[in-house]
Amino acid sequence: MKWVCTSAWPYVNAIPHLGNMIGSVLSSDIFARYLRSKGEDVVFVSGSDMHGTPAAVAAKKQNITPDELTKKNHQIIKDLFEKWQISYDNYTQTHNPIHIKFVQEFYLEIQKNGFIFEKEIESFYCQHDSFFLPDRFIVGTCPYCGFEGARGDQCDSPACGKLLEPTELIRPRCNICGNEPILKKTNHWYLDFPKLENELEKFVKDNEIIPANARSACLNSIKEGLPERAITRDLEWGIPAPFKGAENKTIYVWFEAVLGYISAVKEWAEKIEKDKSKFEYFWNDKNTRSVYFIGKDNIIFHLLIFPGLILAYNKNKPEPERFELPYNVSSTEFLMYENDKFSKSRGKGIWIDEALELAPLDYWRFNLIFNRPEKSDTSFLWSEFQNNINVLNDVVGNFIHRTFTFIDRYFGGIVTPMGETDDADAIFLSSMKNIGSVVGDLIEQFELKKALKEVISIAREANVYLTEKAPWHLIKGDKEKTGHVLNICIQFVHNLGILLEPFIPDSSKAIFHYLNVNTEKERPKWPQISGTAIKAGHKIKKPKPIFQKLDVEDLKLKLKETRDAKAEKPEVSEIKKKQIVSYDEFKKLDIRVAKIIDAEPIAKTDNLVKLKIDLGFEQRTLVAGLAQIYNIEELKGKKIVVLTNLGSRKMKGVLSQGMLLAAVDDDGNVSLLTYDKDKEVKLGSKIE
RNA sequence: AGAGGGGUGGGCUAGCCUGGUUUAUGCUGCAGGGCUCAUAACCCUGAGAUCGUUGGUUCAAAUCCAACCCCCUCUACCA
Repeated sequence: MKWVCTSAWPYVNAIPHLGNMIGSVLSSDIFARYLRSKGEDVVFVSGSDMHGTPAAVAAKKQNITPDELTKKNHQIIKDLFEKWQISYDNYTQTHNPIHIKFVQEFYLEIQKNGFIFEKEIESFYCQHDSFFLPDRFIVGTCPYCGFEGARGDQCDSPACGKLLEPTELIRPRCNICGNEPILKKTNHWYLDFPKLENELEKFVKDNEIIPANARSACLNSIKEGLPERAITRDLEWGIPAPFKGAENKTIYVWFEAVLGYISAVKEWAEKIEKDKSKFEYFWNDKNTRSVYFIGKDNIIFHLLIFPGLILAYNKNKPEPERFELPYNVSSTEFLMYENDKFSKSRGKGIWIDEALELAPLDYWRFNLIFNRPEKSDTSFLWSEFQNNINVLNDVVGNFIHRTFTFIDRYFGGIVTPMGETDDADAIFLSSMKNIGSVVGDLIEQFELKKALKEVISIAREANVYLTEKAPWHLIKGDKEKTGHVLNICIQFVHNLGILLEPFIPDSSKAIFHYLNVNTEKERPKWPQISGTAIKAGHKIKKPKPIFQKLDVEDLKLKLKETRDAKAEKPEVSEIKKKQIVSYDEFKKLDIRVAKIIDAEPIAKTDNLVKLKIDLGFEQRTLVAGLAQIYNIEELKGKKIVVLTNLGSRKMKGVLSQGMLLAAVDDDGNVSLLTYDKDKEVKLGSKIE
């Protein structure tokens, strides 16, 4: 079986966020990696959607060409996907010659087949910007509620929210320059969807594996009647429409980006594989299954419009020239952020560039899949993130580490033979033997979340097995038996390396590294999931833990700091100004020399010390975080510098009447401030 | 308004299509115990849910039907 695996095309104007990632890109990556591991023939493509009004407008604002802007942004997204270890065979973009030519030829074919017609319409045109305005780029006063910022398609007032036609607006204005647009006649080319209704209905009904919710949405849509849809736009930034008389028009992005699924494979075959026949090999073969990973908002486009275009193209074509219809779509619900919508402007959400700064990639990949919105909208919750990663660490990571450590300690890192198996061994070994097909079947049913949970659950089984066998006792009496148990455990670790690869590839690599299996030469693959892959006599490497526990409070803080830093960057000089204090302000601080006369650690804390200090004129109690830096005896008798007029504060039940001053660097090194010992001064001397 | 999805122990979640072997699954958290090899980890036991509300169908409903309440999403020349 051959597979064309694809993910929805991200719009080039924005960095994708975690929700975009799990819905399409990451899910498809897991699927593609799994198929490759299984030994299937697969090509995995996607790309940036470069065209459309927002990119053109953004470019205009920055005073560069749309071409320059989108190329730059495309490169940023492409690099990020590489960092996310998305294993595209070709991540391209829609403004490349192969795609453009392909789209133009494709539409001429459809026209030849009688699915394109021309129609005159009236729409708003801005004379100042020389621009036909899409609905969203027209603002005006809502005729229903009087709200002034209503857009051409909908009134934005939360109280109203009514759907509008641009012509309904009172005093319409161009959203780019603010001038009043005029109505202008223009011709557009339409796709004759009603003509395709029957065939599309048949396609959806015959395809038994598309998800029930997607199917009902499509059939419903067909029942309501598919509208004729304009496929051209009066925009400069796009693919020139190839129709006669359509000079200066471009193809509407929705109607060309989806064709990228086909053209990206063409480009891959020609440019990367240097073998043109690979294109037909995938796209013109009945044995090819094409799968599409998308968010739920994209269902209609992938299950009606894209197949509709293919059907229109295939008409009157001989069998070998026809393109295959989609095999399945996997659509996810939406990912929310702490029960809120992702929103860049409100700072709600996490974007894939900042995620990489906060935690290892695999933690994000793991958490996103573990939490994949398969049934209903799901929230990214920080608390769940911590929870899930700790499960990964404790259940999977710790088992691996224990196994490695035992073998390293008891047997000098050498795997010893498996002996006679008893019942407990047999049960665990048989689970191990089945796990490959259990997890694989789930992935093939697009149940990625369940598949991953299945891996975790067999790791729990492994922990039970290890507890029952207790090699740390066994080693005292029966070394051979201990080796036997550890042999079984190491087989499981090897299996984990294979099972986890599609989900968290970096960690899989780490497992094989410590296992001392050279993945460069030949990566162990899905069919090798068994109970015998590691032979007796094999030597493993000195182990180190593969995962760490996660403290999300730190991450949240770090995220906030990086965002603040980014936001404040242009105003650095202002910050410096702010930090200047006047002498009068400094004088308000009462800083004095004092002597520590007694010190004792505070119970149930790691670092806090209770200090009794002498200021010469009075004695006070201070609390300071010093226990891990200085030892208690060392502190006694030291002369220190204290801020005495800081409001007192209770810490762990002890009242601290002041603050001891110390130097702290970025690495957490701490040094008490003291004064020049050669010049002795009285206790209580003021520092000025 | 129309269309689509959802409301299950403190938090998250499975089951719903194809009604009954489920005393409603699992994780986390909580309580108790065990182990002490490992990253305070691992293992065992326990408490905790009128499955949004109200009706209906049925011998039997979280699961099917109806009405209602609440939450989310989409509504096409926006990407």
